[in-house]
Amino acid sequence: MLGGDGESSAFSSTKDAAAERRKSPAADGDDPSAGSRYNHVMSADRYYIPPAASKPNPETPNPCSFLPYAPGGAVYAPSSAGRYPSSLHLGSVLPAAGFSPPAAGRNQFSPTYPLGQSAGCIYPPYAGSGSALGGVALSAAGPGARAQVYLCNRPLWLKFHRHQTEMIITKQGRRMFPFLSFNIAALNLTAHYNVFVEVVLADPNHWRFQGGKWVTCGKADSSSQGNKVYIHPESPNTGAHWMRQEISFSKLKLTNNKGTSHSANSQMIVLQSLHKYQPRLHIVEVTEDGVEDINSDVKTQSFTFPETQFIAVTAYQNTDITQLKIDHNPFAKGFRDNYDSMYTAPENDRLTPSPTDSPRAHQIVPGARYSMQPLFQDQFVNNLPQNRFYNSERAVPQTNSLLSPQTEDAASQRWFVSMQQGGNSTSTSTKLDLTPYEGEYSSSLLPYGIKSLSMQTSHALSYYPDSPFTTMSAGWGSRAPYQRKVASSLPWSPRPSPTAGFPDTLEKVKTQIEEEVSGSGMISSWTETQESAHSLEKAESYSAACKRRRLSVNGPSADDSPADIKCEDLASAVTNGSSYSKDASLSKSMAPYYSFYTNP
DNA sequence: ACGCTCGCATCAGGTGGGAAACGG
DNA sequence: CCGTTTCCCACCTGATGCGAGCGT
Repeated sequence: MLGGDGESSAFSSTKDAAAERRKSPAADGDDPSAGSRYNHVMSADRYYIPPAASKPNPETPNPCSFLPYAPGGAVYAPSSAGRYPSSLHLGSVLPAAGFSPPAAGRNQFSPTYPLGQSAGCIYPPYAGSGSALGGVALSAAGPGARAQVYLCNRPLWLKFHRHQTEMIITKQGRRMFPFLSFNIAALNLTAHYNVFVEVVLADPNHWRFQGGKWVTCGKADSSSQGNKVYIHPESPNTGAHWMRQEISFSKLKLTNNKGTSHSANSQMIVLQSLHKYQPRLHIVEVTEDGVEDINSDVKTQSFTFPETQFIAVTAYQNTDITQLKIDHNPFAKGFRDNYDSMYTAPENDRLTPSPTDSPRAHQIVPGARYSMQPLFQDQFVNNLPQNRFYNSERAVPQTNSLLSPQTEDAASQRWFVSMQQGGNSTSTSTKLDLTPYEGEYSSSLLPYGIKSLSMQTSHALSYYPDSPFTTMSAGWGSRAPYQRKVASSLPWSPRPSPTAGFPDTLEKVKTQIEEEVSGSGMISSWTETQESAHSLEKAESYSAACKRRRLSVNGPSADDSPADIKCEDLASAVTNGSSYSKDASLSKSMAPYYSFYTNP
């Protein structure tokens, strides 16, 4: 099984979902023509230019603001802005021009470097990415099309980003790890969208790893050619579909083989080694047939998450990155030096809490049947003892939020709490008041989570945690046919997006965070709240499941504990049931996992 | 008999390491 | 010569198929 084929086929296994899906050439990852509409050669000199981190926006007193990436200094305007409106955080300074009609536009990017940028401010370009608010982006697109996108596995991305993420590129293509995974909200339920990722040069420099750090080394090769776009295999599809579950790009492959640029493999994005790239998510409203509406120039929305920036390499340069990859990528498990011991170490030897101590253990892992699989964990949660690599010998910030809440991950935690506590909403949309459910959160969420977990198999049957329900199903021993059966036997009908509450809650959170920012102190009720649902039975069953699967009973590390609520979990948690509390559960669950910034 | 669960084996494919090859 | 790229390797995961066992 390769690439999008698996995703799409798995998705199609759910009848209703399959019926909903609109087949298009671009949707088939194995189709040589797939994505041809976007499979153009993009000019290499289209740079995503990050805002200068060295010049914090005076209106953002600290990273925990809604404008963590607010342009405070010289920025490169994405030269592609003409086609793809600039990302949220650039939108305030860059005209979010609409896009030109379909076929004409995508390969017509301005070949200009809008602004110069010194090397010094490029690396690390996103000091502010540690903000807890960086995981959510609102579109800079035109009016009436303000989708919101949440970077699901942001904690993991941040881990890599601290060391300057590197991505291996090979001739045959190498998957990204971490991969891009988003949750989308505020789309039109019935409208159709193409969702795709574009990878653009992040700066005009050639990079070299020297003296233990990345330094610029001349100009980037701007003559790069090849496919820079990967269309999600489920494109086109309805807004309801895209909002229903996490949108994962785990099948996306990176290559340095220019020969693939126009070949059959649309799953490949052609990059150049030792260049820095910035993935961007694009959501394009299309007709039911997957054709862009040429009469509209405001139907493309673009989102950029600076923490997903990376340098393409043919061999890892930074051993910290290598170790992070080995630690978190299940396929690299064989390279973990003390693989056996780390999974059999006594509980007392661990610094990280047991799974039952983590929020997700209560919400997503009610018992052994819902034990998390390696993939499920690794992409989003470090399941390794944190003292293995992040000890004092390394100049890496200890990110164990339970131990050091003043971290970016912990900041997400605060965001969660903010949502939990609600706030003054300035939105006129349906208001989602979470407060009344605060006390019932841990207890009310479980039933929904349990039900939905077995049901939410329509989309996520592919490989990586874009298929958490697959892996989780496997955890309790069921077979794929059974999973499908379970899924199909359960009610499935178009429903309002589980994330429909985002717009409103975002406003709430914004207000809340602003208050918190002006105030002080970290709120740590997240963990406490979750621990209130602690169950010995769950712990034991989970432990047994972990042993059977050679999983670390340790489970999610505290490092990510405030953020170890996975998108699918969140989506699934509201897939079933229709009570008010489900939305509350979602919103609350989302918060620790995503962080947030907004368009001014 | 049928449906389901479970365990096992097989296979395809992903992973980083390391040595060799390549190229400026 | 040195940095970069390519290739092969061992190890791993996940999907799948098959048969045995169990309950209805």
